[in-house]
Amino acid sequence: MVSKLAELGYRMTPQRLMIVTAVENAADHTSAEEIFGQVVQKYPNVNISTVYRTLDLLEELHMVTKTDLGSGSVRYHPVDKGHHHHLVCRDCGALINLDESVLEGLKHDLLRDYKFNADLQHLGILGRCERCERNVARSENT
Amino acid sequence: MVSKLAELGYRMTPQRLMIVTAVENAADHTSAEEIFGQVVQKYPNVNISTVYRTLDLLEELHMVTKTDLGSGSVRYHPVDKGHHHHLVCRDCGALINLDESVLEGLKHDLLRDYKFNADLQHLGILGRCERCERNVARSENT
DNA sequence: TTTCGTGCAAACCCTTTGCATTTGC
DNA sequence: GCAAATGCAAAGGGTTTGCACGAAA
Repeated sequence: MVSKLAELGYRMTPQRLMIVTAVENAADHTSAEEIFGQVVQKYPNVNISTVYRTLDLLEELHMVTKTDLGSGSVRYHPVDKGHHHHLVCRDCGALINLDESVLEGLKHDLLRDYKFNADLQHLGILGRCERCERNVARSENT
Repeated sequence: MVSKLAELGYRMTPQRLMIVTAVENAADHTSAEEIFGQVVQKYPNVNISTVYRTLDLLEELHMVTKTDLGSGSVRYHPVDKGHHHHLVCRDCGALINLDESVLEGLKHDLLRDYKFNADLQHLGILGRCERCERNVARSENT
C-alpha cells in the first residue's frame, strides 16, 4: 500500500507510513483506536485525527474497506486480504470471519426479488457464538 | 403496549403514553428523533432523554427491538408487528423491508457451518436500491 | 407519602473540522 | 517555496447520566 500511495503522488510522512503499516500488519480487521494505539507507542505525537484522515484516504483509494457494525464499532480491513464478513457475538464481542461464498445465494436472491444491489462486503451479522450460546443455555438451567 | 406497562406496575405518565402510542402508530420502524418530533408537537415540554429512556424500557421488556444499522442510525420496531429486516440504500437512505423468509437459508447455514446463532431480527443490509443503482449507471455513462 | 419518572444540563463516545504550523517534495 | 499533511482544540451528532424537582400511586 505504501508504494501505491507514493506512486499516486501522496506524500510519505512518517505518520502515514506507520499508520499504513499498522493497517497492513493488523489482524484482518482493526478500528481507528487500535491503529492509533499501535502507532503512538513508537511515535508518541501522532494525533488520532491523522489516523482517521489516513483511513479515510485509504478507503477512498479502495485500499481498505470500512464496515460500520453499529454501536460505535467501525472496522477497517485491507482489500487485498480478500473479502469476508463478520459474525459478531453480542455477548463476548468475538469476531468470526465468514467466507464470502456463504452469502452469495443471499445476494442473488436480493437482486432477483428486491432489485437491491447488496453490498455484502460491508456486512456484520449480530448473534451469539457457540461458546456464549452454551453459557446462556447453562445459566438458564440454573 | 400501554396496558401491558400498566399491568407490570409502571406508572402511566402522559409522556410515556404519548411515546408508546407514537411507537405503536409509527410505520414499522422509527428512530428516537422521529418519535420525539411527533410527541413534542402535542406536548412541547417532553425531553428527548425521556424518549430514550422509554424506548430502552420497551426494549428491556421485549416490546420493541432495537436495530443499530450503523452510521448513527438506530431503529426501533414493535415486536408484535412481526419480524423483518431492512435493506438500506447507501445513496438515498431508503429503507426496504425484507421478508424474514429470505434469510432463513442463511440462518440455517450459519448455524450448521459456523455454530453461530445469528440474530437476524437485527439485521440491516447496506447496498444500493434500484433507483439509485440506475442513477449511478447513468452518471457513469456521462 | 414515597417511590418513580421527568426535565435540564452536562458529559459521553467516536468522529470530523477549522485553522495555524510544519513538512515533504 | 508551495501545496499538502499534521497537531491541536473545538465542535459535532447521537445518546446517556446525575441530580433536584414533580407527579403517579
